[in-house]
Amino acid sequence: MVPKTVLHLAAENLRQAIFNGVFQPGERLVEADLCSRLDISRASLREALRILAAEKLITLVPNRGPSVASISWAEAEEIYDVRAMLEGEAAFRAATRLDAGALREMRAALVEFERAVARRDPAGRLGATARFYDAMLGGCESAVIAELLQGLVARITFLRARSMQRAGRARESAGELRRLLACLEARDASGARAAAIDHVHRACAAARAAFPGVRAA
Amino acid sequence: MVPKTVLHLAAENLRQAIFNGVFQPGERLVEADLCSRLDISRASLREALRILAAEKLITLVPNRGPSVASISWAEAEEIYDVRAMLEGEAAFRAATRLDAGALREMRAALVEFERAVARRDPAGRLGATARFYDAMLGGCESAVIAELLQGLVARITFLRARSMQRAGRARESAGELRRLLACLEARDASGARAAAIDHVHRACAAARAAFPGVRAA
DNA sequence: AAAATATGATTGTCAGACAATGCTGTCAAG
DNA sequence: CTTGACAGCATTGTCTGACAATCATATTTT
Repeated sequence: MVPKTVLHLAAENLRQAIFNGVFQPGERLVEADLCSRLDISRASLREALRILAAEKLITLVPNRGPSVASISWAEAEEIYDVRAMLEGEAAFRAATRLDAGALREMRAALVEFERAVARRDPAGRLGATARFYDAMLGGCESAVIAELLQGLVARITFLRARSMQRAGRARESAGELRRLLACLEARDASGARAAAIDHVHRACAAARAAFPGVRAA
Repeated sequence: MVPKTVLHLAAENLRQAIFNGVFQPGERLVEADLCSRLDISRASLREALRILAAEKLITLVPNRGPSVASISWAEAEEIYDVRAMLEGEAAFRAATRLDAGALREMRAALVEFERAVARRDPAGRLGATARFYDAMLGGCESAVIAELLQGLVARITFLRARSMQRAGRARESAGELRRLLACLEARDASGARAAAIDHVHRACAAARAAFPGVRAA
């Protein structure tokens, strides 16, 4: 399922390293370093870097080389806004298209999420959320929406992780997803859209509170 | 303004070649060929290809190499749908944010567009449209929306060119843009959103009619 | 005719090289 | 003491050439 070429593996490694904070936002990367760390040639590395640059996880400036992307709150907020719009639309479409299997999958993912919340397991939460959304996006029958959302969410991964650590946010989040799922199961498209948008807005608020150096709006 | 590195130039060349139909959709590209045509090394070429792949202008399958992306009508329609949503939002935001200079620029672009229509100048039409939208997106103060739209529009460039050739479509299009601009000048955000969405929907319909092998809906 | 195999084309990956550009710190001039 | 020119190092941009892995096609075998 994942391409097995060296450069894709390298890209995946770097991606995880960035998500896990091995490299700080804004930090400059040096090709030679990465090459020896990943044990690949510069040619392959540079291709991997192009992939990450396309995902906006790194910035690639000619003659200055790669650096880890850093995001301003303004930009993060824009992403949340667009995400709300797209995710709302996805929910709307999914409400009338999801089959029983997909709904079951979503419910299972939600249960898993709640377990992870109770267990205070950050990785588990992220995984369960991904499962939940994958099922919904798979059923919304718009590869374009799914693709754009995936790209946007990747760019705020670390914000999500951080904001989830706020007391009570994870539990709130579970409730919001539960409501969204209820609308989907009831085939209430408009309700699903509203629930999805509401969830993103609340996630955005939580992220704002956790963002370094931003006061309330 | 455009990066002057060899690989960016190559990417731009290939982009134009694809837009201009030098390569047919689905056609397989051969690295060695492209290298000699562009007179660059394989390493640089492959980086350029990664850029185009990120823009979805080509498909890059491991061990099978690059081929020009081909789009199904279903996918094109998804793109038009999302484009309508985003462009509507952009118009909504722009209505309350555009300054006088930007509005003037848009009006100038519209005049240019109408001249190009009268002159039956396809390249002129595309250029003027780009100018029009650049001004609007610049004023909507959402780099994310602008960025996503740019990506989506690039993927349907050849559809736009083709559908514009339908008798009367270009003139209609001018009228729709004129209405959109009128709303923006009147600071009517909701009207602007509606006008923008309507314009995209009509463009979509025109594209459908021009799409090879698709009947009416 | 179908399956198996051999052959050639193409991609994936590497190593090493060198010029162009960017960065840093020294030194001289104001 | 600050500023600016300059030298030297670090890093990137790009190329060449190579070889193994994989794919595609033609040929042979069953």
